[in-house]
Amino acid sequence: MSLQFRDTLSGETRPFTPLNPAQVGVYSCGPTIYGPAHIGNFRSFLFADTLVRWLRASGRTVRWVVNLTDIDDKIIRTAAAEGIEIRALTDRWEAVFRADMAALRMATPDEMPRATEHIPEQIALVQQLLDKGHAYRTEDGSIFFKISSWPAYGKLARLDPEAMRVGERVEADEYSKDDVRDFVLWKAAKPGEPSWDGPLGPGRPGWHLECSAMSMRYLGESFDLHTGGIDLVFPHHEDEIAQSEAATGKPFVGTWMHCAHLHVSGDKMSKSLGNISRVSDLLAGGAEPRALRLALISAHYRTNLNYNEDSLTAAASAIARIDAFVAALNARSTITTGDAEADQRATALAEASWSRFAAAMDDDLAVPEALAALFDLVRDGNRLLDANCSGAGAQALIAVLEKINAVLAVLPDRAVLPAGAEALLAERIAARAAKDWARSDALRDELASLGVLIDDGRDGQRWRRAGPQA
RNA sequence: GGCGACGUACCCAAGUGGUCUAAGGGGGGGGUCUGCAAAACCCCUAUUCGCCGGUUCGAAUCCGGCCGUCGCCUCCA
Repeated sequence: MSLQFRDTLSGETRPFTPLNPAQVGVYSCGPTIYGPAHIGNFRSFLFADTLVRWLRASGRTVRWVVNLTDIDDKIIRTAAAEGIEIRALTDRWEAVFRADMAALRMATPDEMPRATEHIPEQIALVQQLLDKGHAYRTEDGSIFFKISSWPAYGKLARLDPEAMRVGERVEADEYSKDDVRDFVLWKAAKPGEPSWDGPLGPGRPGWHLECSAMSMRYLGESFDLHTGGIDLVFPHHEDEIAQSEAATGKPFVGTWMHCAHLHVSGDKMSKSLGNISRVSDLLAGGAEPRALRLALISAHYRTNLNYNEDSLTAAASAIARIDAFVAALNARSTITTGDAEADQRATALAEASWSRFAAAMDDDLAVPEALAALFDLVRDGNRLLDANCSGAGAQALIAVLEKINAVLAVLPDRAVLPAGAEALLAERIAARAAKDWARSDALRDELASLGVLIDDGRDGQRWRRAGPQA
């Protein structure tokens, strides 16, 4: 099967054909950096990460852009409430976001543009829309997109523009406009708010504008893939399409991919329910980052994911299973003798596992099936270790695990022993050779207190790290 | 009210017309191996897929109704 994705706009799952095979462009709507990201946010960012990793693992060159929204009402309010400069606030939360990303093993995006650093691009886009009659200026100097000038408006969200006249919640918007459906491109400057001068007059960009301007800046006026949470379909992405295509006259995005929400014990995560789990808090509380990553990618991206207090421990157990397997393979990998048939089967298992994994990922990123392939590989590989495969067989399995890990990023890092552990391990080997079981057991306990777990097996003593790894 | 998604074992979660007496992970029970422990392996833990009808030779998968949960309808990953 060739690579295929579900596209929100067409509603179809269809083969993926890059506009430019030399470079696939991916734009992911990133965070508003005024506070800590929660696990729901990261579910969608990890979905984008998985997408990019798979595109690369399957041989494509990718340029990945994740924006940082560093100017909006919430940021202005938060900075004012804390009595600090906006830049100080957004710098602080950008750093936290980057730390969370790294901890969860997200690939580093090629670009992480900030809205406030791309004001000229945004102004130019608004200028184009004004020139083409798709935007208008109101009395206070704000500029709105004229939805009546864009018949395709509503096609992404499948909303009827006419129906949107009803149930209007205009009062929340402090800016006057001709039509309640119109959305703001440029907000006229207000006292106490940051603003930028230029041909549009003093003001600041509306929320949707940055994504159009920055995606086109880094990926071109038309690009391949645009991702985000399902809640961004409307109005954010609908508005992006309208303002981008109205300005350029070209198709904006080839494939729109949206990630379903994460629920906590069946409820939406919300402040009122007090069930918000923040990534930094979980990590600070000792959560194994790989377990959190696994928990957040384990459901298919288009279905709701139920997260509860057991999710993390369940994922941590699954991670421990992988770790034990890797430790056993590493121990076996230096053994030169073994059962030749088991080695042949190891080679076959490695090939079959990769085929199954790749087919799953090609099918609209079927991560659950890909994980099933991984865990079946773990079980069957353990059988082959029991069947006495040699180091060659173990190495074949290690090689395929590394290929899979380039996509899922759940394998242990090359483990580093804590200070003093090396000597204890050596001493324990000697104690066991002398059948001094009491000493051997005491050393095992001592190593455990250092976070080093010991497994005794046919290949001798092997160790792995317990708990979160820095 | 409009549009849309979903309801699979104790928990998480695939499967969307026959290979399903339903994948994978976690948890639980039993066993093998082992100085012990751990790890690993083996067996068991949904003859059933919210409920009721219908279509079909055949349905968890299609259709209709009902019940329940959730999302969007200009804050939102």
